[in-house]
Amino acid sequence: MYADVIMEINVFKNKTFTYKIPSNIKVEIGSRVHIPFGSKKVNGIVLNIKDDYKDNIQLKEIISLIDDKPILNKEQIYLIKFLRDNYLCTYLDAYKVMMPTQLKLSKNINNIKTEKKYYIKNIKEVNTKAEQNILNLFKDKDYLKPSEISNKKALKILLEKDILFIKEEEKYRLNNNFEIIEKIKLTKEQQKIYEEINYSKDSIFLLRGVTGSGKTEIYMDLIEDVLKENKEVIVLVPEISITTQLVSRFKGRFQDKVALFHSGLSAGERYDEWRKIKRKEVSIVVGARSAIFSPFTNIGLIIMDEENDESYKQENNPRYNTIDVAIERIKYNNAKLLLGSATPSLESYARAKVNRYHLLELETRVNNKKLPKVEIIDMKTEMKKGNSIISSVSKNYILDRLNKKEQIMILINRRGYSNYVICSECGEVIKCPNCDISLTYHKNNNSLKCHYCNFQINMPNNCKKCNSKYLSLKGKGTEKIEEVLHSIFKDIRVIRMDSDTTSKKSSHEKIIKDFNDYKYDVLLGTQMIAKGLDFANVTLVVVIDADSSLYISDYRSSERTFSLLTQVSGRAGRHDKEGNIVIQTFNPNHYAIKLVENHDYVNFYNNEITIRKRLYYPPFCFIVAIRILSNDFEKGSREINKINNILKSKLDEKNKILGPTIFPKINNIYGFQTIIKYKNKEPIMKVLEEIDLHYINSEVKLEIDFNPNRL
DNA sequence: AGCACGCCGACT
DNA sequence: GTCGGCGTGCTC
Repeated sequence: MYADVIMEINVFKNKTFTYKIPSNIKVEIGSRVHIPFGSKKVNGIVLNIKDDYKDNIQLKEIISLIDDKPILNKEQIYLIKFLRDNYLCTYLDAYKVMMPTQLKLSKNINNIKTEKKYYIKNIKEVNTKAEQNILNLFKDKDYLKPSEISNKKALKILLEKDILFIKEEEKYRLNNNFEIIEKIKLTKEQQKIYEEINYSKDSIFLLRGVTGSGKTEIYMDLIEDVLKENKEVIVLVPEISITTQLVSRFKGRFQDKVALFHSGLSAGERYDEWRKIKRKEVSIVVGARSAIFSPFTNIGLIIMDEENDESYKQENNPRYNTIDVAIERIKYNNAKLLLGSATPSLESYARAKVNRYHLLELETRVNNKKLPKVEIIDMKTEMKKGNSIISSVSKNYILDRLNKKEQIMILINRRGYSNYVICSECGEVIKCPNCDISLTYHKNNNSLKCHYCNFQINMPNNCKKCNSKYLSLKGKGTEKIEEVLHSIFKDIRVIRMDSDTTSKKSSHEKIIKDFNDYKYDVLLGTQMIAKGLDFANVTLVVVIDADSSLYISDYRSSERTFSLLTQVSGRAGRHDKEGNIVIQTFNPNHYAIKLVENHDYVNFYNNEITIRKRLYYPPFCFIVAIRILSNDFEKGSREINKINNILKSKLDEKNKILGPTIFPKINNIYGFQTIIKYKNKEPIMKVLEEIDLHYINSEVKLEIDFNPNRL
């Protein structure tokens, strides 16, 4: 018997090495094994076992097994192969994305937290009252923690008498109790969707439900049914919306059946949550993207909330698309996949329209609450009136809400004070020394920051080029808006939420809690405030520079703009009070902005899909980006041209090859990109695999990115 | 990636 | 005669 093994040496890209299995060792697929490799001995994972081996190479033997059971199950091995074959990553990259960092291939980091517990061993007569007091504490408990026993002297005697004994037990780091939330009866509309999903034979569902239509309640009832069948559930949410709000809803309803996964957890906390899943102590996972790899073995349902969110695409190896992995897993487990969103991605809605997904639509909010009234303000005319930042309409609404003691959310999709600094005399813009990007002024510490490489300097007094002291601050970000709000509205209480104010571990939660407790009138932030938040007292949302995301030259910029504006509009008037939305823009007639007015997703889709078809973009084709990164401009440029020539010679003209284009320099690295628009994946994979091999030991870095978020 | 092997210049 | 420079190529 022979085993194909992968090991922790990344350069072998997609290569496995074959070893003889000695008859006295029970090697299985997924086992960790100790093997000789060159002059060293290393650890590997068995990916495949076979009966014969045809090559002439003298094979070495596996030395030993590392664990008594395989560390990966069959499905995980299947997923590793799937990731490698579809995204051209290495087996090792695929292994790493599935395992907590604690379980490296070559070494186990023993990061298990323990606690001491006291148990009763024998019941015997005791001599003192103090000793009896301790024993009394065991009345309704199996064990006591050291902190629960105050009389250490009596404790010592009980231990010596062999009445009590101490045990060191594993302890999970995250074990907060959540207030129990009772099931809410579904509305007629929700019930209809719930039943359709439950009784349908289809396996993939797309639920388009307007903001506030109560998708989460439907999810929870579906989950309850899956749990009754003793099956498991993965709930995926965008990274940003794993706020206490959402987590407490799930934990509140399902208590300790829920494990939690997101990037805010420490490595140890992650490892604990992972072990809860592996040991089947939980049956629900709520998490961001990587939770799709949870080691459940009997999945009944996968839910992807806000399915169009960009964070479902991983931006480093393996560059997987969570929907693709979810589809593989539901096929493997014979389970169902539910995609939910107020604004589905064009790709998903198009698939639903041709019945590849089962389409379900919820057009009304829970209990027929009205969708908020949206007003689009043309800032060109406001500018003439002298209102360059806050329009007169917004001003009146804000005053009204302050008087009524209702709350306001303000979105501006840019942090800092002003996004570039220009010399008024010579026109020089201050740029990052490491990037081809202008620096952003941050007023709180009077500094200039690069939002790409985190370079930071103090704000200079003079222009570096002409020494003039007339440096002018252009553009606006969250800090500037905060200042303007304070200057217009006396005593207004503003809390700012952007990546500058949320860098500390639980600052995110604290801001949300403080705003919810009405310690502030205004929550001002970047797009991180647009998703999933639910504040009963918010009745006004103002969007500043709504068109800022439109001007990025990317075929998805309209989709992103429409989606962001629709999402943020959904934050107002979710409970008893009606809401208003003000969208300030210099481009009021653009369809991606105009159609937000009537919350008109279907019309937006129809508009956008015609454009995609005309310009030949997804969902009418697939896109793969091929990038070369190098600190040497000439070398990078030479390599991307070489790649372009290979592509042109090996692919027929049905495949549209566009490029190369040059990226602005980031962190002293030059980037070059060619994209291919294609329909048939096979010839593309063949040529890309070949190209990939050329760059294993190369001075320049090659990236292959299927379905990239940005072009 | 490591690490051996290997083929030339400098040195006690 | 030998020590060591790092170029090349292999690792089941």
